Amino acid sequence: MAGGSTGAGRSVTSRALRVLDAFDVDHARLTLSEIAGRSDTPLTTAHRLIGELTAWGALSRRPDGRYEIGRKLWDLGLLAPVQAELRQVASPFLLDVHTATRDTVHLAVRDGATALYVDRVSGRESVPVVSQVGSRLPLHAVGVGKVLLAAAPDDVVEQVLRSLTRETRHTVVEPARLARELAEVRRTGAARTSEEMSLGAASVAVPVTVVRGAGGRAVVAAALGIVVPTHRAERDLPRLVPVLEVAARGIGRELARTDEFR
Amino acid sequence: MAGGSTGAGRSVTSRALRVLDAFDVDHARLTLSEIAGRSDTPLTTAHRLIGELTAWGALSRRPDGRYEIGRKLWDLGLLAPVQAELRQVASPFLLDVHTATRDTVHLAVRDGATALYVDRVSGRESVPVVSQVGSRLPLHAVGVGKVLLAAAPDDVVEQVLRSLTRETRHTVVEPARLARELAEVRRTGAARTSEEMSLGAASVAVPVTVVRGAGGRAVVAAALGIVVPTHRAERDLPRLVPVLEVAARGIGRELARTDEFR
DNA sequence: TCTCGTGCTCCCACTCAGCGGAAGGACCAC
DNA sequence: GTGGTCCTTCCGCTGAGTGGGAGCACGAGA
Repeated sequence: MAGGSTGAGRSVTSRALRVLDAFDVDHARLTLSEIAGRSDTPLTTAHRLIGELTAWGALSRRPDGRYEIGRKLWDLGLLAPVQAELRQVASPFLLDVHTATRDTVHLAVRDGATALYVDRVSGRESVPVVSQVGSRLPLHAVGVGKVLLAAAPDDVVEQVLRSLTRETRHTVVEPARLARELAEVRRTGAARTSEEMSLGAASVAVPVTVVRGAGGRAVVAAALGIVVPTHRAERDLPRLVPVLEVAARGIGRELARTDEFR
Repeated sequence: MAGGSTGAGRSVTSRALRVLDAFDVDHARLTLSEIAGRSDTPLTTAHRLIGELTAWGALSRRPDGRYEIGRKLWDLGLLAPVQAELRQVASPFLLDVHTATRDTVHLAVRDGATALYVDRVSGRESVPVVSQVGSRLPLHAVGVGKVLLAAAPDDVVEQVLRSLTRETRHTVVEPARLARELAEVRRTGAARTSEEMSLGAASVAVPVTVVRGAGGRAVVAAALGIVVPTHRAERDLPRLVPVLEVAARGIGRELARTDEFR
């Protein structure tokens, strides 16, 4: 190959994939040059790769000339496991909680050191909620995150404790204090937050526990949480815990039944 | 290259993509050899490509050695346009309809000659519903499909009329009769089906109409439908139409406001 | 324990697919 | 008209991709 100035990935496939990497939540629509720039690919090469990706349906071209993720990738994405299994099982329960409370309900799993939101039912009241399906938020700043962190392996906990980012002025950034909170979560089986990720929002969350086989170990497979505006937190959060627990148990039981589940 | 027996796609990228094509709803988990077989790729080549796809996160390997679609593709898929815009706007309205009726609510768009289900809220009662988010069903056999077909360009209508598949014994397969039904849909603004896709299920659907600009043409952007068990059809379907219409109008108005929309 | 079968991984020399600079075109703004 | 941005096409060089084959890991049956 000529030159070789393009540092990182040498294989064709990795380049094609790097092109896809140019897309994210804040960059869902890109021009050819933007893609080339963001993926650090020579313009011509990007052009050719994009041509192939578009022909296949991974990307599609809008009337205005920009590219966006195509339907084929959407189709494929829906086959991904976390969500296929878990979401399908959990969906009716999320709806139940939503119908009973009319608040924003979340289902999240731990993905490394972040909470990955796999499903969400949005509430009536306008609570400043940052999370969307597919978004990742820091474990220490959200309700579902604390639940997931409390159940995570020690090395993950340590890693998170070592790098607590401040999201708002209420975020818990002292390792010792968070460690105490986690112990409390393990004891009570529920986590609370108040304006730690976004001002004006408070939350509770509980673990979704799955017991595999007879007398098997209980594994925290996900976390179920609910978000309410701060002014209703004191009154509502305590009475919401039992609602979440019922739903979480339902989901856990259903998951245990699905032999497809890991 | 040696041989050249592999007929179709010659480029590396197209091969990598063909590997991904091996996955679909009925084949969400595949072994290396299965992928190689289904994508008509030599085992060794498939192995290498899969290795790269896995390293990037397009695929992931399960403990049992099988491969499945990875989280990265799920992330990317969520950026696809159909759903990003439309779903986000429509979601609260679907929930409203669901809360009011507790039935299965669907949102679909036309994708070529099929109805593509972009969102769905499942109901309480066990209705035999085939559709899932991401699935495609024939336009002539489902409620949302008839609505979308009634608004489709003539060439699409003709194409569909020419190839009416029989899904159940109640499916409308006579072109003339379907044409009459479509005229009726255009006149009344709603479509009904009864056991035409799956026995035991009936449905109504209405169009989601968007008016672009002042005095612009009205465009059918999607269809909103509801499914109930047959035994409740006579009683419930008529009174559900107004509910759907309210929601559909709300979605349409919201879409018109979003300047991002096409 | 020794087959045999199945499915996966590693190796390596040949060669063709990918590469990307350069040039040309389309479109817009000033 | 002139300068600018962005996209598309062209083409000769070369190293990345290819895939048969060998070898390994595991499990079932004798």
